[in-house]
Amino acid sequence: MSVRTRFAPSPTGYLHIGGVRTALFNWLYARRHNGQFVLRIDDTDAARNRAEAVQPILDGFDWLGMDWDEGPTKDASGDSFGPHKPYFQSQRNDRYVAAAMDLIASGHAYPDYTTQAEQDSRRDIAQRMKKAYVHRGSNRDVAPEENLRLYKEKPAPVLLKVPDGQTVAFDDHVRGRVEVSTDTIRDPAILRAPNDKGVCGALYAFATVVDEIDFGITHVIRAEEHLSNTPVQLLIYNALLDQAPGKKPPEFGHIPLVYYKGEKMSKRKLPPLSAIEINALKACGWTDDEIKGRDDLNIATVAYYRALGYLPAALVNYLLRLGWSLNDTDEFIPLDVAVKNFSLDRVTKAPGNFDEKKLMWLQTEYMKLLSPAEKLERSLPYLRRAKLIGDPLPDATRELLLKIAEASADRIKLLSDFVFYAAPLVKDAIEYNPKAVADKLAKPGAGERLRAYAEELKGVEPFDAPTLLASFMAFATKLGVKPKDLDGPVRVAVTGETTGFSLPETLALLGRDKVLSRIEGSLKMT
RNA sequence: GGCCCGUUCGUCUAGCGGUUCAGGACAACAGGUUCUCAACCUGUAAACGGGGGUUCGAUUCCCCCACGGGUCACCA
Repeated sequence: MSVRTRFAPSPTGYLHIGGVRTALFNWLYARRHNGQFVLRIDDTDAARNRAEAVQPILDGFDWLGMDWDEGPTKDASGDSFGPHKPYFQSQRNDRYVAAAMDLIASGHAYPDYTTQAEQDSRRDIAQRMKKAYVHRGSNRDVAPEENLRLYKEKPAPVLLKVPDGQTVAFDDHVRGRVEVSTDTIRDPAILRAPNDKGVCGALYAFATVVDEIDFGITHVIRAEEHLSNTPVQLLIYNALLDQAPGKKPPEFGHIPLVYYKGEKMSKRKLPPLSAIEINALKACGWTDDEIKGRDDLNIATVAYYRALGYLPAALVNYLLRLGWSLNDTDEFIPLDVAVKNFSLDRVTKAPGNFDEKKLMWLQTEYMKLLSPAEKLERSLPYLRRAKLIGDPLPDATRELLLKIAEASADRIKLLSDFVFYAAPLVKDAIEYNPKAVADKLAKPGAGERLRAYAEELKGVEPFDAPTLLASFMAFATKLGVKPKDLDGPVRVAVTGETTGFSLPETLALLGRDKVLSRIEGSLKMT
């Protein structure tokens, strides 16, 4: 039988990094075994706008290159594709209700008429006796036909009848054997009491199990928080599969949670956007309002990495290594290697802390693999948004940008960095960074040096990088200053910043006229 | 509180009873290189939660404790 895995996000409006890792493990496992990866939308309590909440999730997967074989269509219209469609739980409730009715009929489930007050008092008593309250509902021992009749007459929450005195056991692919006594498991609700429209909605645990069976899922790989739910679900599987000889529950693999600084990655604890990040976004054309209006721009979401120009391959590699290892040395693991080697038994058991520094290191490693032309191609959307270029890109501009990409080399770590290096050369009027001006221009002697160097530049021939470098070094020696003390003022004068790629390259790309006029213009700031 | 899961350098991890005074990577630190900044090169420091067993021998197996986490809904 072919391997079928699944990822089932609930529509929250953004794609969480932890979810991506879970999905990635599912995706890799399916691809590794030539199976299928199914996407399902868990929206059983769907109140919010579905398209709006689903779209960012599908976009995220699309961007990451994690394709799904069955599931919602990419346009998030609510349509699905695949042999078991629809793949939205909100569209499958009739199926869940029917399955629950079958369970009542076969004596595996029953309606519970226990009042809330009664349950509360039982819980109190149990608590006073320092024992866990394990709920068993009112009609547990009533005959199936009678329960069915009563339920039709007076619908109520439907509970699964958990067998007494048994042990539920399963072999988890990452945790090994897990055993739990059924005496510690309450009879779980599988169907809600009717709502104001008379609909009895399925509860998560039940809907999942019904779907897993209907969709033919063979391996459920999910976060560790579901480990405790698994015995309950296994009981539901057993009840549902009782009448289906030959069918068996899927296998499970519970992967550890992703932490940040020792705690769960909850929105509350995440760092706000740094000044550097905000500046980068603004340089790329974002307005303050746009940035403030996006509460999904933080290190826990895919949108954040996309906005700043991380490469999907780097994010995927990082997430893969957080909780999984190939061997004792490899950190850089391209997707094709991962697909060939992924296995659940090399998944770690302990939670892992998200480390943005290590992700950044991988990002630079993946960036180094890109040729200048590829870097340019991928940075185009960022340059456009920054209004540095228009849509039909003139050949001359493209050529200049390509040279900038070459000169910038490994300095471009994020695609959005391209904007920083290109701006001074592409824009007609440059912006002077106040701090750069204060540090390099508004210093004694800077003005004289600039004036003298401008004179020197007039005679440099040809005006190209090698010649400029030779002349620059010779001139610094002649002035009796360290090269960096000449580099500083000149660089700020012509780019507005203290950092950038090689100064001779910068001057050459700018051309003598612009260089001289910018130096001239900067003298008033010295 | 009941049940379940986990615990190796600051962080991610390797280790599946001896060949390990515990290996790699990121970060840190110190040097080198360089026209700024990156990149690059070299080096340094840094860990088996505690206690009992089992064994000739435990980071590795078992038990207890401590700590951390998950879960106990008509949420997903």
